[in-house]
Amino acid sequence: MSASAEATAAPASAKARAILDAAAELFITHGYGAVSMDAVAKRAGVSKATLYAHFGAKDRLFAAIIQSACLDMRGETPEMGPAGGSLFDAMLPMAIRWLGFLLRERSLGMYRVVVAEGARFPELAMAFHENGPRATRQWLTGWLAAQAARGLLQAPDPALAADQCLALLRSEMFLQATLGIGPVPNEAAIATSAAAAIRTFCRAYGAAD
Amino acid sequence: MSASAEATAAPASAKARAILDAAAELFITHGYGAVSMDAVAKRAGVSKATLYAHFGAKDRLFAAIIQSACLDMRGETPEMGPAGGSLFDAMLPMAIRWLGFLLRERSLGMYRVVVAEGARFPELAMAFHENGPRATRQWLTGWLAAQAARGLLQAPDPALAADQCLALLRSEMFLQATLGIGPVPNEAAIATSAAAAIRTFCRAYGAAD
DNA sequence: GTCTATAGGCCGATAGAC
DNA sequence: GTCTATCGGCCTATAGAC
Repeated sequence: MSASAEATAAPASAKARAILDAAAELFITHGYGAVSMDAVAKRAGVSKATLYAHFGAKDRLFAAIIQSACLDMRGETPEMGPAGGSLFDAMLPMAIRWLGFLLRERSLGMYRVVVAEGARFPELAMAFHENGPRATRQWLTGWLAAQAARGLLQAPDPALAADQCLALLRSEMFLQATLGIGPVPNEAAIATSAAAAIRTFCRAYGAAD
Repeated sequence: MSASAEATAAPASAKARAILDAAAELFITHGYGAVSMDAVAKRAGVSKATLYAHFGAKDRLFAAIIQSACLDMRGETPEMGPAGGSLFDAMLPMAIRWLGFLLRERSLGMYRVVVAEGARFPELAMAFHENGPRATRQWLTGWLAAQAARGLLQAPDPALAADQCLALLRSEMFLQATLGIGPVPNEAAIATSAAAAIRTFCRAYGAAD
């Protein structure tokens, strides 16, 4: 146990990059306990000794991977310009993109592995929350406050409104996807679910329909 | 790998009961991979051989434990009578009890372990969903339909309304608890969060405030 | 830096006595 | 049914040659 926060820096050599890619893929797909260092080395095309020369231990490799993936998440989270139409029309495309992002296998895998190992790696749970849910919530809070100032909605507590908007989007469909139950939602299903969520949100918060 | 659905029956001897209790506690708290059969045997006060005599393998013990805990969940899920006042007043106590149930360490542990091992044990993910979220959703759907018939709310799609109600309750507070971040919510915080969710739900669906 | 080869330990599962 | 003792394997991590 020595999970520190270094090694997230430049991926010097090509082998190091291969190790990082292989480890990310495997850890996010199968979780921490189910992935052996042998498997990482094999997939990266290097020997185990090389792997240990670059990252000192399994937990350090895991921490480096997940921390890095959490930072990537921040860039990938879809955002959106202000748009001019109704509140619903402005929010729907953003909602569809965000829900689609959430339901991608990589996002689901990240969520699963962080939930599973959050107790053993508290700093990873924090990093995930900061760069994922919290960053999205903060951005949406600002956006909703701006729209409220323009009279498009009534939100005395924009942070609460943002919470509830994201909670509505993260509904039964996300729960089932998280558990790996039922069919993988396609684009149409995602759009339908997002529209239902935004419709309800606008009915609760919209100044006008 | 031979996770079948038997062994959920009568816990014949006292040792068998001790094994079940120990395994439930350990698996739900620490997850599948982090718990060794030695640890289960030690905590149950029996030898490993006894453990293997009762349950043939680790995955079978795990499946038996979680499946049984999923069935228990159904009985523990708080329900509620019809009540006579406003929609908000009728829903709030139910919401508080349900959110409190969701935030208990045992519920969170169950959720974490099923999310983590859902890929390896699909039948457990199904059982969890059936007896937990799906059962609650079905009951709430019926309840909302009944209230709609009485004119207390407008819900053309009661199942969708139930989804969204539960999604609103399962908001940022539940996400943080799931990740083990921040302080454990106390009763007051739970009541506040539940009230905010039900208030928004009623604003979107209520016939009258 | 990178490899092959291996040490050392823990874990799941079993043999055999009682 | 229950125990003690142990096997065989996989896993993390390292030694030593190149």
